[in-house]
Amino acid sequence: MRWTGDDAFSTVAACPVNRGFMRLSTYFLPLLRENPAEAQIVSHRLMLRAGMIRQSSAGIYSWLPLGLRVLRNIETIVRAEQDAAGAQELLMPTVQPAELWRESGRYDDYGEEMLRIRDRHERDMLYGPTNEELITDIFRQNIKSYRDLPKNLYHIQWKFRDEVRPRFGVMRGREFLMKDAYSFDLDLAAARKTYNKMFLAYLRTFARMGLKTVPMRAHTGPIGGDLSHEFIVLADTGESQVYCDKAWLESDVLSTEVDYDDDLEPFFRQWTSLYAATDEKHDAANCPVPPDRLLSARGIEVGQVFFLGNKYTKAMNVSVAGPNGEPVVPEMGCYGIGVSRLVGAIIEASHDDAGIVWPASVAPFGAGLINLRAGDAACTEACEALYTTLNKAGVDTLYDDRAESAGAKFAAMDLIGLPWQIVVGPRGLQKGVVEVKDRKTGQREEMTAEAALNRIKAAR
RNA sequence: CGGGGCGUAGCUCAGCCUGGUAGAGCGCCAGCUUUGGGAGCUGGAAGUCGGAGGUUCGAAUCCUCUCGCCCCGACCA
Repeated sequence: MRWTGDDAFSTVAACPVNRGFMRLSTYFLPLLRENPAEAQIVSHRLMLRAGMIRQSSAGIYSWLPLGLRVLRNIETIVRAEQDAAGAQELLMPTVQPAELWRESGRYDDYGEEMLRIRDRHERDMLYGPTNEELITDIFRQNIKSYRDLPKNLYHIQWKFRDEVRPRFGVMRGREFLMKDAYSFDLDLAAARKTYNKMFLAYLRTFARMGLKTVPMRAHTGPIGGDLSHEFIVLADTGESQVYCDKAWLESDVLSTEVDYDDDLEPFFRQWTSLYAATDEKHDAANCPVPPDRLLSARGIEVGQVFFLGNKYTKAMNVSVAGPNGEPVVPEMGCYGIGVSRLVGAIIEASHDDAGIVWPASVAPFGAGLINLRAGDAACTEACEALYTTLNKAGVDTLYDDRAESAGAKFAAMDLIGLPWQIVVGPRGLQKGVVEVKDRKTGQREEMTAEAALNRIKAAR
């Protein structure tokens, strides 16, 4: 499969949840004018103000329609890139039996972060914080031969980790949506190839969401294994301090022609050769990058890839028949993306004083249509016509048909951050024009309705 | 889990020190006037003051317990 970078958005448009359009007068979009007291960081404040989420209890949120659309768009990109990299989607349950975790030894090791549940038959269950045990169990029950390798399986499922101190809204919740993939390979060389594929998929995934992401060599932590990279989104308000070569800012993985079936080792080496280190690993005295090329930035971790080796396959007695009939213990890898965290991370990376600035690929709607004079026949007629045309053209449009004042509508539209705003008012209509505003640059331009449509279609 | 803070209307908050029976702005509802960057006027609805117990003639206010939430730190997709 060949990825050249621009086929991305058709997939997003095809996501069924995000088909269609909406009138703001009927949409469930509870906007807040003021900052809720409980929200300190900007993404949390904006998600609450823009009516994307509401808190249920500490670190647990309901996703309202606007927020859910973004979440689904992110999922769609993640899914497309996982599929392209050769991973196959399945869906495992949220509630798991304790016995599998006793087998791996993690039932006792995982500690207080694991939400333990007892069912009516007094069986020990748990709400899954991750799925290595469950996927390994599925694998060993169903894969018996080396001929069936490699396998790379993923799902996008809610996880629960009973964090001592949840914070930052969805960036550090207790319940969160995660894409987790698990690979099984026959030997180290094959596992390394899979690792590289996922490494590429991750860079592409985050790039498609408009994020500058830097992979950094990471500790493997309690998950275990030998090789690991974290993917850090650069955002001024990020929670951790990172240092990297300024060349990262010019890097563009989407314009790099890479085939997943190629030998990805040169690609991997290229993308890990540039300096990048988290605060605890960075040593200013011995930094290989000269000061003028060193970027000191803030970052948010949105994904991590691990080579696990045979830690789980060994502990859980997994083997397949090898070419000579002898048992072979598969090599595993696991690969996580914080899907719900990405919603917050994208906002941290892309907002201004007025509100969110969505990258087009994840925006809940492609455009917002503002009727400045909802009671005026000419305005309403023009808006209705444009609304229909936009939607027929495949531009998901949120139509603000409310009887609010102009300023209130502008502020609301800026807050929710749709990439394009089309403003229809009596003044412009007299001249036969509407106003098109680019949310990101703030540039406003008058043009005919038809030109506005073409402008927005062209920008996708 | 250590340290700190906060729970009063949908949101932001005042009132608590010094006890006397519930307030403001925004939002919401109705009407009128407005209408190109969070409009104006008039009228209206809305809170068991987080919960329980205690002190008192009387508790949002004082005391005890409890629940929840937030922030800093240690820890994490």
